[in-house]
Amino acid sequence: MSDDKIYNPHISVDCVVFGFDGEALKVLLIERNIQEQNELYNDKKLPGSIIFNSEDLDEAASRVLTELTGLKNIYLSQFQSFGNPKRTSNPRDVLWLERTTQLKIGRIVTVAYVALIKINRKLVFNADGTSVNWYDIKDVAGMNLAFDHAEIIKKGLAYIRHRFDIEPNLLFELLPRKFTISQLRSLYDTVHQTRSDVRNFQKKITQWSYVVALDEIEIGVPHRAARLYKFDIKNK
Amino acid sequence: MSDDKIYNPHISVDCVVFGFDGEALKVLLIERNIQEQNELYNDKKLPGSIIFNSEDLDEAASRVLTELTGLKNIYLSQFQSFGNPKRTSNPRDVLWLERTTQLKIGRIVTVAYVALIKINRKLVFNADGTSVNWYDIKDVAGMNLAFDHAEIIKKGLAYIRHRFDIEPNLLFELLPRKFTISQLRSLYDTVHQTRSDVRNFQKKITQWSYVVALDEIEIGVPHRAARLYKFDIKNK
DNA sequence: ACAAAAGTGTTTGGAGTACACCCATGA
DNA sequence: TCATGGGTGTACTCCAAACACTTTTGT
Repeated sequence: MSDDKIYNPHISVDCVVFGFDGEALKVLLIERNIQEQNELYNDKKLPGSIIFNSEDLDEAASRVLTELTGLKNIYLSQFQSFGNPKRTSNPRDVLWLERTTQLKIGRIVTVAYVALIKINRKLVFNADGTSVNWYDIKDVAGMNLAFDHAEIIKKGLAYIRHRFDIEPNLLFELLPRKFTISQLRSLYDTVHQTRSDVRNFQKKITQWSYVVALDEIEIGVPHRAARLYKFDIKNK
Repeated sequence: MSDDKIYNPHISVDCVVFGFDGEALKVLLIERNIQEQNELYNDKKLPGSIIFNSEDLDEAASRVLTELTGLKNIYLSQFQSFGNPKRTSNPRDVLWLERTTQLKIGRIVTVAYVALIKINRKLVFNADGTSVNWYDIKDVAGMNLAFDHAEIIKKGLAYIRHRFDIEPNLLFELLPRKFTISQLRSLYDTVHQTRSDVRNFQKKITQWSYVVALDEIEIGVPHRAARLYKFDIKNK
């Protein structure tokens, strides 16, 4: 009897998946529709799963993302674990879990990850019938979220902002493969909550050796077309 | 039947406790002596514990430290969870756990914390008979450590170094209440693995408004006595 | 021709780094 | 008086920030 597909109902992983649509930071959330007595209850939750017994934590997070999006090689980073005993005290959440997992659920400690994906990739959301959507970070505060997912998103956002600070490389996980300096600046300003000066920003970027100019420009824009760049990690 | 004192044998916390003796960074480790067949096996482990069912993770870590040192109000910060299924695969570790906890032990995910304490405080180590000691960070690599504790210490060290960078306040958790600028510089250089210029360091410190000079100087030193300073968070 | 965004240099202030000598104290 | 660490100032470099006009292209 192998542990391979046996769930461990004490530990889960949850992923705060960020994307950037050119304007705002977005998070991937899964819609939950719960039939209760004679009402339909509706809220949102983070993509996540309890772990398999044979699985390392990173593997479990990676599995969640692959199952959800069909993508491999997504940037993933563990940032915090949440274990307040009350986080699974809402009967609605426990019932829902027991129904979905077919397991008796007690207390669950969750290990939270952030993930970064290019929002333009056409995603195959395999969350069997339930709907998965991008939501603006700014709207999340006012939303109905399962478990302690509101807190997890808040912490995940703070974490990834800080990571971008010390590892600006990560910005390129959110941009299309070919991008303009304006797009990069817009993303940079969104995550840093700043409004950079155009000239100073150009100067900064030319010092990032891994941002390389292409012999291409934008097409189909109603104004002067901008030069396209790519990210090349090989350039140190 | 309350959950209060019921252990949850699936999740543990481990604390990487740092101290500074004026020369080097030290970690607190607990010695383990295991009688095996006709040999006595000896190694070291981090202070830690499986959690109670009623406990939040931070509470559990805090409990571990209070039980171990008798101190309250220790700086504590969760930094990473470790859940490789193989981390509890050494039969020696499992046996030891089952003997100490009187519970059937399977896979355990551990949530790791770093703690900072003033090494000069005379500590009451209550680890019933087993010996608890400070070890130089540099010597840890060559030591025999239980579970994956070698890895946890390495990650904890990297984490806290980074935290010191962005929150220099934390340095004062490791210094005596009254300290000299040399002591501070020595700690700073140990943490940053640098060798600061004395004059430039003084200049830097005078800009840290929360380091305030006292009307006192060192006593009993065989050379010119240095001025003493204290850390005062109230000064912004 | 006009609307809309692209692209481009110079100046200034603050922070970090390099560097050497005299001072106070105890033994 | 000597050995040991304490304490102090100046000059240079580099990076971040402020700031405005011309160019290109589609409509």
